[in-house]
Amino acid sequence: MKRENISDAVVRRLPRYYRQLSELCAHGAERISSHALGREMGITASQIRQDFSCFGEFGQQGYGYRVKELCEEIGRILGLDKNRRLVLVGVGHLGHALLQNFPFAKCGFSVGAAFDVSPAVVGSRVNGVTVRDMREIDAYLKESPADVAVLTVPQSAAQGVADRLISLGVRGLWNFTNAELSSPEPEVIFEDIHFSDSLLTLSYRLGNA
Amino acid sequence: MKRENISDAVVRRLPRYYRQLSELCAHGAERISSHALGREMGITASQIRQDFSCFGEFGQQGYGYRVKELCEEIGRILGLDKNRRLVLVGVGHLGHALLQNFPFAKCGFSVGAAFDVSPAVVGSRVNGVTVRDMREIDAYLKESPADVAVLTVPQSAAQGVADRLISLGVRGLWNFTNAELSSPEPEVIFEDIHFSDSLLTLSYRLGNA
DNA sequence: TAGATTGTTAATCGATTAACAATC
DNA sequence: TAGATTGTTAATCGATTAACAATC
Repeated sequence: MKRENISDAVVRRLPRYYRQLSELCAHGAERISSHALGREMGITASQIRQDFSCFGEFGQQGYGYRVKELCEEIGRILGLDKNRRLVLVGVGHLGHALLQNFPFAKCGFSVGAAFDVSPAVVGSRVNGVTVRDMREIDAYLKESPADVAVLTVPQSAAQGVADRLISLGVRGLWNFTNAELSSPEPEVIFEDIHFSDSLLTLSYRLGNA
Repeated sequence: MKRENISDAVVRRLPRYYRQLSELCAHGAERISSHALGREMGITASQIRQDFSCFGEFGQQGYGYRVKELCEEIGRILGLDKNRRLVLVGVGHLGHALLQNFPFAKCGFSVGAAFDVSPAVVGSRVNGVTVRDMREIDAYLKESPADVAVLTVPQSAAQGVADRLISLGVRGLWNFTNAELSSPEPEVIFEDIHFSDSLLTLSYRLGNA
């Protein structure tokens, strides 16, 4: 395993590879060549071989890649087998939607609990997850630490809640607020989903029509 | 205006610039140097000057950039002043959350209507937007064309709905499903928000702890 | 064996950073 | 004027693509 040299550009492509290979697998494909995969994904065969070569040798010359094996390996690299623990903070419309729809388990996460400040939702259960009072979060996380927190709070509360979560041992923040978060702790990882940024780039690319 | 040479990498940064400059503006800042902005955003001053220089001359030597003017110009480049029309298709939890929370107007879009197949939601109003029956979408879009559609349908329906929307004149698809969409029409623009991909990269970066 | 396809090295391309003359 | 800071050119860095020997 020479995972050290997986660049950010490659890491961003891994989930797409995983997705495509899973589908091929589900359709019963046993092998695939870099050319065929490239055609399906709109990527050059060269790039695919370059990408895959940076974590071992899954191809066979003259044959291609064994789909199942490669798919599973990429899953392992992404940490799907780690079964990490996660909490969701902020059960508004978006938090609620994620609890209801999002396949956390398929991504290797189990949702321990959700938290909110509003008495209107505290105490309810959403898709099997109990919504707890935000005041209980310290006690809860000391008892059952979580690797990652989903941040679906109002933007104005985001940094404060993030700081608190980090002080309680959370190392990864999946940030859905439009805030630009940061932490003095260098090992904390922020992954942002900035809806507005995304829509604005779409707006730009629509051009001046 | 030499907007031709704005590369994709720069375009992806524009919304962040816009966000940061808006905040500076709100705090009453009149000018900012590339160094100061770079420090705030974790970007080199060189890159900022390089980026800004590709759309005109907003800086003044020895002084810096006029915040308000620059902010407004970036807003125009992103098309915030275009007031484009948009429809949302699929009023499940996520679609509902977007209708409720997302500041479409601030991004330069006005939401014409929402569509769903479920009688349970058809006819309701969400945050001022009427939810119509999916069967009415052809007639509706012929009457009131939309530039962009938000795709918050189940993954299995995504490509079919996308094709239909494109045939009705939609040119931009803001895709929240985990599907990889495509269209034979080359001018159609897809902007994906792939939640799973995002969480998986976070998972990867958490490392092997 | 002949054909296909990998893994890897080298070449190209593009994006980021550094440097600096121009000038406010 | 002296100091600050831009816009732009040149240098560096990294990522993508092309080429090809190795080999199944």
